[in-house]
Amino acid sequence: MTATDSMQEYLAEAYRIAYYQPDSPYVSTSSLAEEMQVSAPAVTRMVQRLKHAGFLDHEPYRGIRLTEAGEREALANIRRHRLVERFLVDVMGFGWHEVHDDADDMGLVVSDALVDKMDEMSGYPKRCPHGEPIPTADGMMPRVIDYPLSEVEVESDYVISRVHTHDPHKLRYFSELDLEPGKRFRLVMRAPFKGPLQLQVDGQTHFLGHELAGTLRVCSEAEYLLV
Amino acid sequence: MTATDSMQEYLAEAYRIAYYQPDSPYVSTSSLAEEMQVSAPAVTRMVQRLKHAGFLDHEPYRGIRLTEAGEREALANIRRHRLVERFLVDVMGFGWHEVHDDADDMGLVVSDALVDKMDEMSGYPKRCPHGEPIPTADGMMPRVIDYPLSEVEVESDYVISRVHTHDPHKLRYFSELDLEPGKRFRLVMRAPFKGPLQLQVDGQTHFLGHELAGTLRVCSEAEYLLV
DNA sequence: AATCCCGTTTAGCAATGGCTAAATGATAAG
DNA sequence: CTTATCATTTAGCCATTGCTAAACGGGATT
Repeated sequence: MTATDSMQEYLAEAYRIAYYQPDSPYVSTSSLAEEMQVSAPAVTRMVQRLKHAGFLDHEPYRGIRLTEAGEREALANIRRHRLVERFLVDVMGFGWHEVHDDADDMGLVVSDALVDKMDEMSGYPKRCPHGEPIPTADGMMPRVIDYPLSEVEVESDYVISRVHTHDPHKLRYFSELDLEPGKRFRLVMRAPFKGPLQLQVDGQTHFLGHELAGTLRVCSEAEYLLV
Repeated sequence: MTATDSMQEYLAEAYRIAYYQPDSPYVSTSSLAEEMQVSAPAVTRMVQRLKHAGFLDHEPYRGIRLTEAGEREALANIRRHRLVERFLVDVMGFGWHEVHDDADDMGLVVSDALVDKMDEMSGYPKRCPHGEPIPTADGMMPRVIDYPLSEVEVESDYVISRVHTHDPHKLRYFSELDLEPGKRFRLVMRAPFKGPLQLQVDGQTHFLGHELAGTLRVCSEAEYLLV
């Protein structure tokens, strides 16, 4: 059975959600509904179709888990999406805050040959502009190692690993501060009670609010290079 | 009213058909059905929807004619499609026989910003790889001047203007013979009774069958440069 | 002028993928 | 242990876009 565009999007989103909660393999239908901006019943019915097509297992009222076939579809889609993003940013010169919608749409239509070419022209990148790992052509997803900025020790040096938002304004602000994946910085201080964080980037001091900082995941330089 | 993807494809195809028959502004539903590989009733109903939305006029049993709004939609889609083709060939290095499907799909999804960037990176081309003119950003379609190779005088020099096929095998063969839009050649001879044509290209002699030659449209170098 | 043929249109069906409203299940609170 | 709450699922609706079969119209043939 071949997955429709919609099916691919559901599968890819389910994979992304599961990737961000490594503890539990089950993904709730409501989290899918929220991420996909779609009603809960729409998710339930699509889940049933996907189950029928063999892309996932569904424990009613519990959640879903992708099958091997489902992961394959998801990873193929995620790879296309992230390579398109990389291409739009690196080769075509767009800012990372501008490319999400185009990458979303193009990820559903570009052929394998086109994706391979984009991969080549982007220099075979390991991560998308947001720092998320790019699945390999044979369907392996690297497991990144990183931590929420809100939980790591202060007075230490880190590297930005992933920026977990698609909000163009936040992304634009991050690039103004030069806070992009791979960037080294020092966490100087974190104020209590959801207070601001103080960062040192290239000798510049920046303050980030608690919420904004929550979208950043960081790691050591060595961990970053494992990709 | 906004046109769906499907609507845009119908409108664009109707425009292309009308462009190739400059004598009559009416496009038959059957020609649309054939070009779009779709049943006749599917066309009739879509035509009704498009008429209702104000994109075309429909004389039942006669044919259709795009309104101004319909032409706008069609030209926007055609521009996207042809610029994507140009980009895939010129910037990404694909052969013109490989890009049709990707360009078709991408033409429906790429944003204005992305198309503009592709336009820039391709050097603001005037024609797509098949020689078809690219509508301007403000919706003007250049009218090319050219003639079927089967009707022009022999023992004269011409330039390839347009290659009217999407068949990858024919396109590949043409590029092997170096017969691409803009190429100069001499029509040496044309045998009667749908016989073969003899061409001189860069000092090389080539013979083309009647049917294959029928997909070529040619003009003088001066006419070609008018675009 | 009557008829036939072919292109066109109408009628009715199916799949996809949204939605809201109502029913139901699991779990937490009293 | 019962009940209240909230997530989830079921039921039923709609639009889009394809299809086939059948009706229909207009121009060419007899």
